[in-house]
Amino acid sequence: MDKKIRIMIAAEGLSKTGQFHEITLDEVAKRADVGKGTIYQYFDSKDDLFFQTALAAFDQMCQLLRENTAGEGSVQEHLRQACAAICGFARERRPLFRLIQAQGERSLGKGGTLRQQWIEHRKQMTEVVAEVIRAGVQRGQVRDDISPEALAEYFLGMLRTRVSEFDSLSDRDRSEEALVSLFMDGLISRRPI
Amino acid sequence: MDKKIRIMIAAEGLSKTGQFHEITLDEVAKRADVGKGTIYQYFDSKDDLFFQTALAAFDQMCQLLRENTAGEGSVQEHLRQACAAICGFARERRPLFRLIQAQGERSLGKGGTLRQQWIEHRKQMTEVVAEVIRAGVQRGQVRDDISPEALAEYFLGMLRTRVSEFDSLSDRDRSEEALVSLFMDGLISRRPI
Amino acid sequence: MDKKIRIMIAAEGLSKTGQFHEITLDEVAKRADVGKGTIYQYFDSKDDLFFQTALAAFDQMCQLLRENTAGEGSVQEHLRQACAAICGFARERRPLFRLIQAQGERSLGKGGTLRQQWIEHRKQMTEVVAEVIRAGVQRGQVRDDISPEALAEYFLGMLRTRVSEFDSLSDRDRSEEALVSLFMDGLISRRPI
Amino acid sequence: MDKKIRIMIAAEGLSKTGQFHEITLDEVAKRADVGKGTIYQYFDSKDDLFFQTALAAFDQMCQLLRENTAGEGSVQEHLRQACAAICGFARERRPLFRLIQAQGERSLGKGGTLRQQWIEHRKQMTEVVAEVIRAGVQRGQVRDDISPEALAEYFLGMLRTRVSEFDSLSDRDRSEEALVSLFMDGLISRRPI
DNA sequence: CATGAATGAGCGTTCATTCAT
DNA sequence: TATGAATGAACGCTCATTCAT
Repeated sequence: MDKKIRIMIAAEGLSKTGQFHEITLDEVAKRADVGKGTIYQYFDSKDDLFFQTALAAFDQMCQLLRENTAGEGSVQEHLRQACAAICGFARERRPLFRLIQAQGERSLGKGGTLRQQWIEHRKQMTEVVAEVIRAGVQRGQVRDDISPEALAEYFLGMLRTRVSEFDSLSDRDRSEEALVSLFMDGLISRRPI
Repeated sequence: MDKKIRIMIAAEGLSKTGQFHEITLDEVAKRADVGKGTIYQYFDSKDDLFFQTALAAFDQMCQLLRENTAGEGSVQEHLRQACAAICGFARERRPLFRLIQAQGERSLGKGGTLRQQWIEHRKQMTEVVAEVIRAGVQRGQVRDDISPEALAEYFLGMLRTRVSEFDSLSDRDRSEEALVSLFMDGLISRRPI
Repeated sequence: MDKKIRIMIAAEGLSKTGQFHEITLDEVAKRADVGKGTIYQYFDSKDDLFFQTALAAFDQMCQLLRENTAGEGSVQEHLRQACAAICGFARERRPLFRLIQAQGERSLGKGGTLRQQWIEHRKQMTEVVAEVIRAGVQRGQVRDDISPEALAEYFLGMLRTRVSEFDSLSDRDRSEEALVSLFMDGLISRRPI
Repeated sequence: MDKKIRIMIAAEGLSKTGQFHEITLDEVAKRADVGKGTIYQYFDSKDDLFFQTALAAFDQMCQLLRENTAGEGSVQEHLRQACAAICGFARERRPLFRLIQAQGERSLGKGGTLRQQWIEHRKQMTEVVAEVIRAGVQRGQVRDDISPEALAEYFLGMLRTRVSEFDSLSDRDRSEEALVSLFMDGLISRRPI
C-alpha cells in the first residue's frame, strides 16, 4: 500500500492513547512498517505529519457528511443522518477525534498558512451542514434570525459533546433522536396544555 | 503571594496553545519568579502541575456558574447569566480554556485516580447547570424526555463551541441571546404562518 | 545525644544499601532526626560528612584491634583475636566497611590534606597489627625477610577478603582458624612424610 | 573502531577514582568521540555502561590469568606468573581496578540478575586460580584442609592488597617473590635453628 | 527511494547548599 | 544554634532530524 497512507494510519492509531508529545516517530515508523527516515520523505516534520493526518480526517468526515445529507429529505431527516454518520465515524475511529481536537488547538498557535488551511477545511465541513439548514430556511421551516453557518457550528458542537462527554449517561440520553430533537425543538416543553 | 498560586498562574499564562509539551518548566519558573526546584515542592511532576491547574480552573468556573445561577429567575434568565459568565471568563482567561480541554483529553489516558478526579469535577460543573434545568422541569417549562444532566451537557457543549469556534461569525451570531434562544426554542421556525 | 554523632550514625546506616551518590542529605537528616541545615553546622559538605564518618570508623576498628592484641600472647593468639574482632565488627556494622572502601578510593582523588589524613589513619591501623608481628620477629618466631608493615597489610587484606567475598563458602573455609592458619603456615602441605 | 568498544574504553579511562557519580555521560561521549545519544544505542543506562565495562574487565583479567597459568609448572611458578600478570595489568590499567571494585560493591545492592552475573564472573576468575591450587593438592604439595576455592580467594585478596595499598612500602616488600613466598610458606620463620 | 545508526539540543528532575527566621 | 523552604546548576535520558549507504 502507499507508504504515505500507511504512515498516516499509524499516526492515527497511536493517537488513541497518547497526546502528540507522547507519540514518537519511532513508534509511528514501526507501526507503519517503514524506516524512520521514510517519514521525512512524505512529511516535513512530526508536526506536519500530524497536521496533515488531522486535515485528511477532516476531509473524510466532510465527505461522509456530504454523502449522508445528499438527495431529498427534510432538515430533520438530514440532520439525523448526519448525526448517525458522525457518531458512527467516532465509534470506529476515536483516535482521529482526539487528533483533530489537538491539532485544532495547535494550529492556532502557528503561522498564517497552517492556520488558514485549518480554518478552510473546518469551514468546508461546517458548510455541508449549513447547506442543509439553508434549505430549511428557504422552505420557511427554519428560523432565519441566526445564520445557517452559526447554526451548523452549534449542531456540530452538540455532536462533539455527544461523542466526547457522554460516557456516563443513559441510552435514551445518548440517542440520536434526543440530540436532533433537542436541536430542532429546543428545551421548552411542547406538551399540549 | 503564595508561591503555589504564583506557579499555577504562570502555568496558566503559558498555556496559550494548550500544548503541554510546548511549555517548559524553565519558562514556568521564570514567569512565576521562583526557582525551578520550587515547582517540585508543590507539585509532583510537570503533569501534576498542569492537571492541578486545570482542576482549579474547573472549580473557578464552577463557582462562577453557581454564583450566576443562584436566586430566583426563569430557566432562560439563568442560562443567559451562565452564558455571560462563561463567555466573560473565557475572554479574560482564554489559556485556561485550552488547558482544560487539553487536560481533559489527557486525563482519559491516565490511571484511575486522575481520571476519576477529572470526571468528578466535570460532573460538579454539569450539575450546576442541571439544577437550573431541573427547576424548569419541575415547573413544567422544560421537556422531561431528556435528563437534565444530558441537557446540561449539551448546553455546555454549545458554550464551548461559542467560545472556541466563533472567530469568524457576525456579532449577532455570537450574541448570548442567539445561543440561549437556540437552546431554548430550537431550530424550528416559530413565526406564525 | 550529640547531634554530630547522630548524623554520623545516620550516614553509616544509610551506607548499607547505597553508594555515596545514592544517599541524599535529606535522608540523612531525616534518619538523624535533625534539620537538613544542621548537617552543615558540623560538616563542611556532604563529602566531609562521609569522609569524617569513615575516618571515625577507622579509629574504632583501630581501637578494637588495640584492645584485642594487648597483653601477653603468641603471635598466633593475637592474630586470631584480631581476626575475631574485625569479623565481629564487620558482622555488626557492615555498612561501615563499604563506607571505608568507598572513601578510601575517593580520598585518592582529593587534594593533599585529605589524602594525607586518610593514609595517616590507615597507617595507624596497620601499625597495631605490625606491632604484633614485630614482637614475633623479635622472638624469632616470624620471618624477617618481609617488613612487619607489609605483613600486616597482607593480613588485613586477607581479613578484608574474608569479610567481603566469602558469601558462598563453607563454614570451615570461613573459620578464623583457617585464615590464621593459612597466614601463619602458608599453602604448603605440612603433613609429615 | 567499534563504537561500543570506544565507549567502554572512554568509561574506563574516566574511572580514575572509580566514583561512579563523578563521571558524566557528556564526558564519556566526548572522550569516545560519539554523540551522547549513541551511548544509549549500546547500553540501557549509565549503570549498565559501567557494569558491562567492569564485567568485560573481569573477563580480560580472567583470560590473562588463564594464559599465565596454563601448561606445566609447579604451584609456585603458576602463582608467581599469575601475580606478575595481575600486577602488570593493574599497572597499565589502574582505572579498571577501581571500576571493578566500585561495581562489585554496587552490584550487591542490585536485583538478582546483575548480582548473579557479577558473582558468576567473579567465580570464574577464582576458579582459574583454584585450578592451579587443586593441581597442587592432588600432587600432595598443598594442604587440603582448606578448599582450593577459599585459598584462591585469599590469594586474590593478597593480590588486591598488593595493588591497592602498597604505595609506601619498599621494593622488597612489594616484590612478587615476597607475596608468593608469604602465601606459600606463611608467616612462620623457617630458618633452621 | 528507503533505511536506521548517529546525533546533540533540550527537557524534566534531583539534590547539595544557602539563608532568613 | 537549628531549621527547612528555596534555589539553580547539573545530570541522565529522549527523540526529532539528518545523512551515508
